[in-house]
Amino acid sequence: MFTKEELIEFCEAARQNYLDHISIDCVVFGFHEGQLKVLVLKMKKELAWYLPGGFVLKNEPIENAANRILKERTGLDKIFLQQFHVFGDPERSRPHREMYKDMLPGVDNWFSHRFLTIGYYALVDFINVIPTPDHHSESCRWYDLTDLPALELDHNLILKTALDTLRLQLNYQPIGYNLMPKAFTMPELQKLYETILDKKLDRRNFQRRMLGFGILNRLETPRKGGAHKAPYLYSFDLENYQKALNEGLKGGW
Amino acid sequence: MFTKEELIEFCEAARQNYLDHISIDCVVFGFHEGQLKVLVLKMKKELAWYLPGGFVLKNEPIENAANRILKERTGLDKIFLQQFHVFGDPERSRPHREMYKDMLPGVDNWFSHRFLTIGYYALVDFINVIPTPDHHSESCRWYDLTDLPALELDHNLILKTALDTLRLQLNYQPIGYNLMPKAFTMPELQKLYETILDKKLDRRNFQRRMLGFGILNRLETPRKGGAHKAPYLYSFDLENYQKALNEGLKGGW
DNA sequence: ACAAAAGTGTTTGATATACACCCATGT
DNA sequence: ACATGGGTGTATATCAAACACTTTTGT
Repeated sequence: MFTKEELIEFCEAARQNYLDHISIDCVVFGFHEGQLKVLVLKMKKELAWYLPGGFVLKNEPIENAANRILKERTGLDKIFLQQFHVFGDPERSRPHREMYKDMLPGVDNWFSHRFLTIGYYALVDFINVIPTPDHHSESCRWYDLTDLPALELDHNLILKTALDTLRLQLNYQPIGYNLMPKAFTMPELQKLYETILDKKLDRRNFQRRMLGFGILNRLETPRKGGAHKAPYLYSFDLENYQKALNEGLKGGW
Repeated sequence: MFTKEELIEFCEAARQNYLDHISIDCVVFGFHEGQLKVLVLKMKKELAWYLPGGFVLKNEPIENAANRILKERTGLDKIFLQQFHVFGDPERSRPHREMYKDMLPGVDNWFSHRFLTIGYYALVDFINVIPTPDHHSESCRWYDLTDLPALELDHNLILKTALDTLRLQLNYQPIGYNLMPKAFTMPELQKLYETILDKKLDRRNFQRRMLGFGILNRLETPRKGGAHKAPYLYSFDLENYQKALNEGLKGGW
């Protein structure tokens, strides 16, 4: 992936700038054409794909680190980002560590250290993202969740955990503001829910429930130009959306 | 708290054994006499209290580290333990860092490094715990949640986050097996819920709902000797309890 | 005219809430 | 006998699920 000299240089720079033993990996969810998508990278000269990730600067809050990493890969700032789990198995990055160790035998190679990784997931508006590879990577692109290649290391586990968390979240928080365009139709929003949950929902019940949350505004102008009856457009009522984020959607106890 | 020589020794030992920049803090919840309790420690020669915490051995899974730390403070093994958040503000442990820095000026003092801390919370059966101070601490004891002293660093935030997580958890997972004795009455279990949620619940509705989960067995012999009508005793049906843990208690979407 | 998408309402069952009476026990 | 805690049932409101017909629009 890089030459020995480059690696030594990277190691030295990393050692100076970043916290040792800690990395961040991000699961970036987007939604487009009825498909839930995940942003992945491919390293140069490797076959497998990775989740976007990076390290924490020595004096940087971890939330900022996650934001910075995502800004570099997507061009987006102020993304909806949520920490969801730390993956701390000492074996989790063994193949990676050994690869780096072999490249510089006998040297204390920063990249061959043990790393815990903090998992964040992000919900972003697909069309605003400009997938941008980093300088270790030859490609950065979206994959359909249903069509995802095998990921390196424990990144499949990280992805699965993110998805489980997102599904849970659906039960007590509104989502969608970050995944949908500014204006959208009810069937489009329903598709998002169906895609995340991987099951069909009833149109009428979905609409009733969603409207019941009071986080949607129906816009004046229906969407024109479709081949069928013009659907209403909705946007999120940000104030109520925010309130629902803080207070939760419905009771439990 | 310790002498210079001791500190130098501790630093060296820590540097050799533990991952740098990473700590673990545990919020240990117990329940006794109708009160939710939290286990806290007091450092020698300091006034303030801390949550039990520690570091991760270089080749140790983080779950094991949390278990090990808790075993040392409580005597208990195989505790219900749940990771809930990483606290990664670079300022979070500043007072601590400066204190240590001042003790060994000019030396690279391991304890004065920046640490992210991984928060775990534990639910334990109060009466089985033997609160055990570590060698930095002069005391380890339970405090009522309602009567808690101010904690050092960001430990009040950690505690609050743990409690919020626990409250959320109540909505989709059974709890109690780890906090209640083997056999208990319905009013006792209700008290646990009321204490965690900090609100009164209706006796009849609580009972109906709880029995509806199908995770309780009513035992043969009611409790004798109380000053009033003998209540039934219940125990958790471990098989169903486990199933409920995995599958969640009720739907949502 | 018709196919496909979108809008809408009602009925039914389940669950949550609110509420009141009876029973057992120790004093 | 009575005070206290514990057991139980019912009526009502709210919410979730199931389900079918009508409207619009482009072809």
